[in-house]
Order: sequence, then structure tokens, then C-alpha cells
Amino acid sequence: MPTIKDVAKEANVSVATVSYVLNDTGSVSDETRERVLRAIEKLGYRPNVIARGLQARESRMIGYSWRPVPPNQFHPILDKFIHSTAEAAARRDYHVLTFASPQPYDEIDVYREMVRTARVDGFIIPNTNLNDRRIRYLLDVGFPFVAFGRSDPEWDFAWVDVDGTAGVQEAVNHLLELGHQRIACLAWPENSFTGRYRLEGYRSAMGAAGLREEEGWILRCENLYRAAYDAVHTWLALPPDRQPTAVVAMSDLLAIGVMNAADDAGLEVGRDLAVVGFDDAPVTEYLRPPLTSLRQPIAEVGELTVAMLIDLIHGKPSSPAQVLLKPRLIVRDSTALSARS
Amino acid sequence: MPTIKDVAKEANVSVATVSYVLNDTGSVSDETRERVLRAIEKLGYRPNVIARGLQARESRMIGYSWRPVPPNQFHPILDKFIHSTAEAAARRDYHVLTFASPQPYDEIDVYREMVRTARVDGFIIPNTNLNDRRIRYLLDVGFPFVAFGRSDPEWDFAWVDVDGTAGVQEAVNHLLELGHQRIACLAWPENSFTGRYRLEGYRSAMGAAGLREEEGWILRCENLYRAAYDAVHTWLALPPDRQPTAVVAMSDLLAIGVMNAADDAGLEVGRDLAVVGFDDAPVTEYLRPPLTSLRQPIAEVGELTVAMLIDLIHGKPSSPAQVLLKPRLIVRDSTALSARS
DNA sequence: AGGTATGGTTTAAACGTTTAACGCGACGCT
DNA sequence: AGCGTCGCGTTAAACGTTTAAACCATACCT
Repeated sequence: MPTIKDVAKEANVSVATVSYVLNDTGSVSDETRERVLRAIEKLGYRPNVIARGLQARESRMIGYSWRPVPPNQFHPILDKFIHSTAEAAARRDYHVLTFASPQPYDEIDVYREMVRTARVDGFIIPNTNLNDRRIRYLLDVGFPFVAFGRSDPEWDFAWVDVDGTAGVQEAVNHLLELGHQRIACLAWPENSFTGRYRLEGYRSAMGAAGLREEEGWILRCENLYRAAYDAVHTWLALPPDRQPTAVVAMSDLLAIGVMNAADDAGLEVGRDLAVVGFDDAPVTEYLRPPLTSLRQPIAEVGELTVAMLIDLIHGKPSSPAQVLLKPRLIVRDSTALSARS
Repeated sequence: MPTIKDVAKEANVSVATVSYVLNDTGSVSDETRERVLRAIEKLGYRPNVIARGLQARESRMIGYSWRPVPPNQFHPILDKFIHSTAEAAARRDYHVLTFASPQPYDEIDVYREMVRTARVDGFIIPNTNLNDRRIRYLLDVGFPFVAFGRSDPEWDFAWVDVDGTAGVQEAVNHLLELGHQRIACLAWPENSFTGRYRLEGYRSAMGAAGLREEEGWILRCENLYRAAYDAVHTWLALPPDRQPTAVVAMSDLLAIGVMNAADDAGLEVGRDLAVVGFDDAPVTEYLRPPLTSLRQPIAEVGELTVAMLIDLIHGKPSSPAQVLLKPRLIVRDSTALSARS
């Protein structure tokens, strides 16, 4: 690989002049600039990013890690998210370093190592939770990061999130418009922060419609197919006049569990039971019936996250510091067929 | 961030001594070593990887890029693959830089830029094809890489691949054992190299069973749901005694298209028509009926790819240079129910 | 004429490491 | 006593950049 010295020699100037031409700083005569550019062209020279990084004390790398996807589950948006962040970063001459998070308890070690060795200039933190240790650590050491998701309201940091409350509200309103009154909600455990926002959307939309919260309609479970499947039987054990005719699930995986259990119980999904999922995983449109779901604006999240992070890295305050994006309800047959009967 | 100089000052030695302690080279007395280690501990020092990289002329980064997943399609194994490579790399003190491939024609530009700026020490090249320009380029400039997938047989390079031929053979044999004789194949277009290997598995298994290749059983289409859906109607237009009772599809997405089309045509998948997919996407087990599919040993592919690549980066010849792994047939109800009737 | 801007260029230090080369005292051998 | 050898440590150069500072014409101003 040619270095800046080779270029300097070729163009008969000092390395400083070459550097000035490269960075468009200093003052260089047109004639010399031409000569340098020709030499660069001839040698196919490109500046070494490592050497630049040492001098500038930056790596131009953004760290991004996610927990391994448990077997039998899928990560509906990972590929889109990585792709959009990688693309957004590249446009600004940054790159994304994806690393695997080990188990939560020594997760911080990996972050700390990246910070101390100057491997990355900042982090994207997905999948946040209340009292998130990663966020706590980064705030403590004052290292740049942007979270995809919210955390403790008292903590002041930059984040981008998708408005689960508004999303689920929209889903519930959609069901109400179709004539549903007995709408159930398959929620996540109490400790899920994201789940809280989404459940809040269910509650407020039901309340706004003047429907009181029925005993047994809200069920909580882990994000597991089997748990969703079983939840349906709990609902079916309710007295017929109190059985839900529609279900809003916190994720597509749960929605699939609901759909299959309903099918096995002899209900026709979309007619006897409306189902709404969350995430709009690519497969939802191929399910029978196709699943109505809330699509997250992932490309936008990626772009924004990166833009904000790079501002922070450069010491700018990143405005705005918090962004809440609305998901979009994609209506398909799992709800559309359910009649206003 | 403390530097090696700070440590040296703290321990009252020269920076060279600190470096020797860090790398376990040179000869350092136990007493001095202790002193240095204490200083390192006290300051929380970790060597700056950029500075190390400049000195060693390496980035300890592995580049990995994939083409964006088209809308309405899914990448069944991306998350597992990235995770396993990231993990394997980290164990060897390397990291994975994921970047987004632009359109194929200027894809090489991105690779060339990474090579010239010394951003990465090597590449993982997924999704290979015949006459792959990325491979051609890297061979030409002699830059280390390992491909996930094969390419021109005349080209000599390191690769890891999953044996599509053996996989589809296993699928066909499984169907034969169940009593199927009229087995169709939904293949990819001629220009798909991976598709060729898989189709070859179909042909050889059929041949070995003494079944002649029936006109119209093999259909080719792009990897699109709609195309698979339509293919079923082509088969159903065959005379009843020549209609396939089983289908092997090149991907899970195609298999889903087949399942849905069969369902809509009044056939019961698993009984009237057996279906096999490829990839074992996480959702397959939740389909109705659950889809029999070929699971790729992704974790192993990731581990091997990284191990081989790092050997190459260090100038070792990487033994073995080519690895073919067998996929495993995961039998589910989409075939299991089809009776030997 | 002498002084001061100004434009174009070079010199050299710095970024944080590694490592070859050297220095030096102690030890063992003849 | 003189001479390697060895163990332990330091000095200094190097990796490929950027950039402050210095330098040197030339031109301009009084």
C-alpha cells in the first residue's frame, strides 16, 4: 500500500502539502495541488484510517451489540436495523462494529473494554430496560451513546424510540371501529419496560372508548409461542358472554401463538377472533390469515440514531435529544374480516 | 484515558518495560513486573488498539457485508450468522465490521476502499455466485477472505459451504421413504449457483431411486412468495395421475408459498401434499402445519469461517481450505402426516 | 528603503504503541 | 585480571497521519 510519503516523493513535495491537499486545509497553489492529485491518482493512494485515527484520537467506529436471539424465537427487525445503521454510518464515514453480548452480568465488561481500548467512539444501545446497566455505565463514564428505547425518566440521555402506546392505541381503535367491544391484551411481564408502554396504549384506548377493564382480559406472559398458545385457553374458559372477540398481542410471535391456538380450538381467526401483532415481521403477510401488525419505522430509527450519535461524538448536544416515532398499523385479514356483527 | 506513559511513570520504569510486561516478551524481573501490573491495575490502563494497530499494521477487523433483504422477503439466518462470527472473532481478539453493500455494480468500490484504507484485515464473503466479482477482486489483489459459499471451481480460495446437494437428497429420500413417488422440485433460476447444487441433489436422489424425471415437475422461479404460489397451479394443471404429491422447495419462503397455494386449492398440506423447505427459518415450526426444513449449521459455519480467515490473515495456509458441512433435515408435520397410502 | 502582510511550502513534533539496539552490572570461566 | 555471557533495563526509531510553527519569497505600504 502506498503511503503519504510515496505520494509526496512522487509529487516532489513534502508530506504536509499532500495532507493539506487531502484535507483541503492550509494554502496550496493550484499547480501543486494538481501535481499532488495526479500522484495520488497514479499510485491509487488512500489515507490509512488507523494512522488517521491515532492522530485524531478516534476510531470512527460505532459499537452495536444485541443479545443472542433465543432458539425458537426470531428477531423481526435485526437485519433492517443493522442495515440502516450501517448505511447511515457509512454516509458519514463511520462504520458499525457489531459484537455479541454475553450474558447480562458480564455484558458491561465488553462495553468497558471497547471504551478503554478506544475501539469505538460511541454506542448504539438497543433493547433498553429500566435501570439499564449499560446506560448507567456509559452515563457514569461520560461516553457517547444513543439508545434505541427509553429507560429511567430521571436519566438524561439521547434516545430514539417507537411509540408503543400510540401504536397499540391505534390497534385498539381499529378493532373498535370494526365493532369489537370485548378486546383482550396479551402483554409482557411487569418488568418489561417496552411492554408497559404498549399496555398503557391498550388501557388508554379502552378507557377512551368508555369500556371498563374486564377481569381476565389482560394476560401477561414471556415472549414465547407456547405461552401465547396457552393464554388463549384461559380466555376460552371465560363465560361465553365475556370471551374476547379480539386480541392485541405485544409481538408477532405471541400473535402467531394466539392464531394457532384459536385455530386449533375451532375458531376462525379474522372472523371469530381478530388478532393484531407488533413488529410486522416479514412473515406476517404470509400467515393464514395474514396478520395485522404494527410496523416500526426501522430505517428512520437507524438513520436518526446514527445522526444523533455522531453529533454527540463531536461534542454537539444532538438536537433533538429524544425522538418518539409512531409505528404504522398494517391492516390485513386477521382483523379485516371480522365483521361489525 | 491513561496511556502507556502514565503507567511507566507510575511504576517508575520506561514505556518499553511496560510493553514487555503487557506482551509477555523481553525479560522483566518479577519485582518490576509486579510493580508494573499494580500500576496498570491502579490506573485501569488498557492498551489503545488504534496505536497498536498502526504499529502492527493491522486493524484486527473483519469485514462482512450482505445485500439488503428485499421487501417481503426475510433473511432466515442473518442474525445467527452475524452473532456466531462476532463471537468467534471476539474470542480471538478480532471484531466484525458489518457494512451495507450498495448495488452490485459499485459493490467493489466499497471493498476496495476498505482494503486501501486498511479498515479491515480480511473479509467474509457470503452469498457467493459463479464469477463473483468480489472474489475475483480479492484474489487479484491478494487480500485475505473466506467465502460462505462456493464459486468458480478453477479459482483457488478458502470457503465454507453447506452441502445443498446432500441436503436435498436427504429430503427426497425422506419423502421416498414415506411412499411418495411423484416428487416435484421448486428450483431457483439457472444462474443461481447455490440453486444448482440443491437441484442436483433432487436429480441424483430421484435417479438413485430409479424414478425418471417427469416433464413439468421441476419448476424454476425467483425467490418470491408469489412465484411459488403460482407454481402450484402449474402443477395442478397436470393430469391427475402425474400431479406431484410432494414438493421440495429451495427455500422456506418458497415452501410457504406452496403451502398457502395448496391450502387455497383445497389440498391439505401434510396429507395431500407434502412440502419441504430449506433454511429452517425460526418461523417454520409455527406454520400450519409446521414445515419440514433443512437446517444449516450456522454456528459452525461462523466459527469455521472466522478461524480460517484469521489463519489466512496471519499468513498461514488455513487447513483445511475448503469445508462442506451437511445440513440436517428437521422433520415436521408438513411431511410427517403424508401417509404411505 | 524598511517594515509588514500574505501565500506557499517545509520542518518537526505529536498521537500511543512495539521492538531492535544498546548499556550496564553481575557472574562464571579461563 | 580479563573476557564473554546473561539478565534486566533504557533509549530511540518506527508505524502513517495531522498540524503548529517556522521559513522564505514576493508584494504592498508608508
